[in-house]
Amino acid sequence: MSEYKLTPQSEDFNEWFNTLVQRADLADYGPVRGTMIIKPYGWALWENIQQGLDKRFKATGHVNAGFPMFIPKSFLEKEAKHVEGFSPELAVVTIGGGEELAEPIVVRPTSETLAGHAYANWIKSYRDLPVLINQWNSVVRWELRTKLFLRTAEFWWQEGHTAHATYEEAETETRQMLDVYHDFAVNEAAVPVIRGRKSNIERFAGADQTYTIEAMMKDRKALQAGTSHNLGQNFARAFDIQYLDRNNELQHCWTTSWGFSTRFIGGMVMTHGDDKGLVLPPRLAPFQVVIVPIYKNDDEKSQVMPVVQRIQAELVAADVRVKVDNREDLTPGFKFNDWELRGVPVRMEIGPKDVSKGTVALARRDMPGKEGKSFVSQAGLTSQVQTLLKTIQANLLETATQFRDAHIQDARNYDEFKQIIAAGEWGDCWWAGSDADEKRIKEETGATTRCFPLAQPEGTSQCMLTAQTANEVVLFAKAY
RNA sequence: CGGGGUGUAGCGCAGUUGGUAGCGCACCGUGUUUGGGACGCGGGGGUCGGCGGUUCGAAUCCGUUCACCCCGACCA
Repeated sequence: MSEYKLTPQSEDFNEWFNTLVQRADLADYGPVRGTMIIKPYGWALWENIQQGLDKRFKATGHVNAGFPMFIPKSFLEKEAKHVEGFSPELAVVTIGGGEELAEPIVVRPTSETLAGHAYANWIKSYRDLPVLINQWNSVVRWELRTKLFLRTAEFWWQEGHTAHATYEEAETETRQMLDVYHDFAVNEAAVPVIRGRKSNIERFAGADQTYTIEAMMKDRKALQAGTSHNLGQNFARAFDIQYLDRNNELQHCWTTSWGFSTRFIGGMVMTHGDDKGLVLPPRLAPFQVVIVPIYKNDDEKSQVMPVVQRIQAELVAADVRVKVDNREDLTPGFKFNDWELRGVPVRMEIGPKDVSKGTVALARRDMPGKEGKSFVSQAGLTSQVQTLLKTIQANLLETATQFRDAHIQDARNYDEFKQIIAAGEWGDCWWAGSDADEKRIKEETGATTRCFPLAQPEGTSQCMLTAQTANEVVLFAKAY
């Protein structure tokens, strides 16, 4: 009945998200303020994300390692901007084994400093370069305002840390990993993202250059979905990461770092989800197909279940992730709604009528109601399902891309800009403003620069704010 | 840290002028049901967020504290 229904997105997007994340069994609140328990269904989704990214990291020559979660506090202080950026949100351990520690230990908020320390020891020669290491872990940032998946005191992610002989190599690496994130987001998660460069103000603490992939949520707010930093020689200088080049001259390395977190799960929820619940992209969904067997009595059950099991086995053999919902005492109708809430891309109903006719009913999650429901033959079912999963995957990307593009508007002057932002849209504008101008716009409109897209239009034009000649276009939006 | 809100069963809530705690869902048992959120009957479950006070008596009144949620300043 009504208590089953989610708050509609249009009524209260935030409420929709909070209740959905919990009801769909993605996550729950932890006992410590701002912490999150990722439940098995949510973690299964994260595992699929990890696999999709990890194989891309390996394919580009990276290896995984594990660094400690404890960092000497002094390490953070070695890079001036880094400590300035992170000190407000550090969790610090001062007691160990009942004794006051000689030096406080920081629970890692990110591991640039640990990598810097280790790489300084490991790298002696140009022959040791490049170092291409990634790690999967969790990090802690003492956030003031938290929200499940999007901003929690602890979150899970991967952080890549690389060291190179030249600026060009480091820049190539930084851009390559941005492309990896882009490829993953678009092709695995069906989340369209815009690659771009962050402004001075939005840049990572300690980086020379920060690149980002930005996604638009269904409430049209922007979400930074992954970042890649060219750290220049900032950390190499702070930690003495040096190598002897071919000419026997001592050189500082050029380092990078890049990260992609469980925040992205929230991004997927807010990109594809609807008023019935999650809509998961087939390539990442823990279950791609759920089979709901339908029967009224033991006689019908004994006819239906062998067919269910045969089809299940065929799908499993074809590497389709399939779940049979054989819970007793729940009506099929309840199960339909339940799996829609959890975002399973395809539902297959198999009942007595299907057994006698040699058919099944297929319903696609991305098309609610009768429109998305069809009755198909059991012959060649596996390949039909595989085709349908691909169709759904493509449709999600197409729908999300159209939605995003429909809500990015050109702003030629500040009046136009203010209207666009007030209407909740993204502003696409020529920009030659200063850091101070950027801050002013944030104060006046609530919008921040999301990125200077890598794909820039030709030529120059007038800055939206200052009317000076602008060489670049920037995207402004309200963001998470 | 500023503003607003909420704390009563796992979840959502009610609880009147203070009188010793209830409803729906969920859960357990049982029977009938089952192609879009089934129903009957029978059950179990609560230091009313914590502490202190007023009172013969506090979920209710007073004080204090804590937690969480929402809105602002900072952030993946």
